[in-house]
Amino acid sequence: MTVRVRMAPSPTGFIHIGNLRTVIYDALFADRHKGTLILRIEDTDQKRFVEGAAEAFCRSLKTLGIIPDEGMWIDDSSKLIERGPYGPYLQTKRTDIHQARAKELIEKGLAYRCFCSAERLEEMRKAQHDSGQPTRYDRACLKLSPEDVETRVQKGEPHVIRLKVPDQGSVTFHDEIRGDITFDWKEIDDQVIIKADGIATYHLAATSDDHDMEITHVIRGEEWLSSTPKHLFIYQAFGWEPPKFAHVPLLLNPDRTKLSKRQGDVSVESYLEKGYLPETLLNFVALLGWNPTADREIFTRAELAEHFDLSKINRSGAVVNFEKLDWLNSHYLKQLSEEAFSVYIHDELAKVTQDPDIQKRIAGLLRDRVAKKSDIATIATDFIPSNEDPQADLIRWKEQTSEDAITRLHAVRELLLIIPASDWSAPATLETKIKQMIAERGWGNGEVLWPLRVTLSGKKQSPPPFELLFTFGEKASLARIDQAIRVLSA
RNA sequence: GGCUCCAUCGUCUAAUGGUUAGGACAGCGGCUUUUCAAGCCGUUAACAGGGGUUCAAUUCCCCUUGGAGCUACCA
Repeated sequence: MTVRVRMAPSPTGFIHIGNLRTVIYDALFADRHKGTLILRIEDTDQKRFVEGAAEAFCRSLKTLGIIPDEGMWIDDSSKLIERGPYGPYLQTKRTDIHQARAKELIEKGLAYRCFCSAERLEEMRKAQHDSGQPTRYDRACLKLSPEDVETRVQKGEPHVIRLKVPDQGSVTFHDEIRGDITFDWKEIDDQVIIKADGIATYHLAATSDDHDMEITHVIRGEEWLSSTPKHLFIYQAFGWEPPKFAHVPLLLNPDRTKLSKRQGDVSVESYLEKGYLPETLLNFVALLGWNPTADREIFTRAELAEHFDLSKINRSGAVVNFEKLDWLNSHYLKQLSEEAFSVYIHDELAKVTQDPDIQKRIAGLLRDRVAKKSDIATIATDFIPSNEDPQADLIRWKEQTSEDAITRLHAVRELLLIIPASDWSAPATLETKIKQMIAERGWGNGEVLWPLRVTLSGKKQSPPPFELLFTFGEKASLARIDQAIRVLSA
């Protein structure tokens, strides 16, 4: 049997990072079993529909390298298209099918029309809640005579269609992650499957489409676990073979509540904007709740796919460890080619300096210091000479006198004036020359390098002096040294 | 409240009916070094509690506690 899995986002806004994880698991599962990855857009909620959300979803998937084999996708101009023999893949375009299915259920006596108003339902639930009862539809409309129902439908009276679930017995189903799970039917509400606007709800639409699209494995968030009996009921009602289910746990805030916007970013787009690389996100999110081998953290997509196993997914929710995300990203940043890295830092670096020459020199030094885009400007500033005078008491190393510091700086100054321009081409050559001079004079490194570094940076903590000389260039470096000597002489 | 799911270091996780309970991030310490960063080395830290089953339980079962999800004409 060929594996067919679907990603089924609803176009209601950004992609939640938890949603991304399900999508990654879909993709890894398809990879692993050489199956088909399908993208179906579940747009049945017209009220929450956000224009452009489906397109944005596709674009983000594309940058993450998750490309469906079938279903909805975008063309080069970011317009929605669809491919594949099981269409339409835009759910509302399947409304006719859903409605026919609902009618079939009514005919089978497994669903019924309900004319209750929102107000009545609300009152009913409030009464049930107040008396400590579970809130469930009281089946008032089930008592309506067929004739009565018929005339009200003829009159065009707004109504919904509800599932008529059994009121006794129980269902047991197997979850690929959690094992067997049992629910009593009496706990299951008569779910609305067709809304008053004629559009199916998730429960009918997803099950019907999953069947029509021959989906073999439904991988979805844990929030769907308790509605699975309703879905099973629908499969059973039509005599369909249900797919296998895998309910993946939720992602959590540091306080262990469901990951929410309030406590940090949850949208994939915002992580991408912050400069987390696609490979970082893929690697990191895949490992939230699952690990192919315990002693490794870095995996390529292919390696993840090779080991992917639904039954090995953890059953408990996972708190997102943002420090680890940063660590992973700095790892992947170090893997980037020089060209790719300079593209990565370009916009942020431009905020600090426009000079392409200086940009180029700083670029190489940023590698070890950057974990994400927001780090770039702050760190790059260290490599740009400041106009402020360095503080004399900061320049002097330990018990050093101003005179001694001046002598050391003068020596560096003289050296910088006589070395060939080629020595300025890398921090390393500057280091060699300066250390050589220090040795010749019989000085210690600290007594020269500390004053030199503070002179250049003006700070107690900064990058090494050689890197600063290198990025500042001869003119600015000498100017800083002169400035420091002035301050020390005062 | 009801139903369902879940429970190993602070966090992500591994393993196991008998182990010094392993790895990673963070933390701490050291090396390197003129400081910071990076790198390298080392280190602190966990089986939620109580009952069983068993020669033996972190592992299997039950209960408690705690957490989460669902309880919509949202997905």
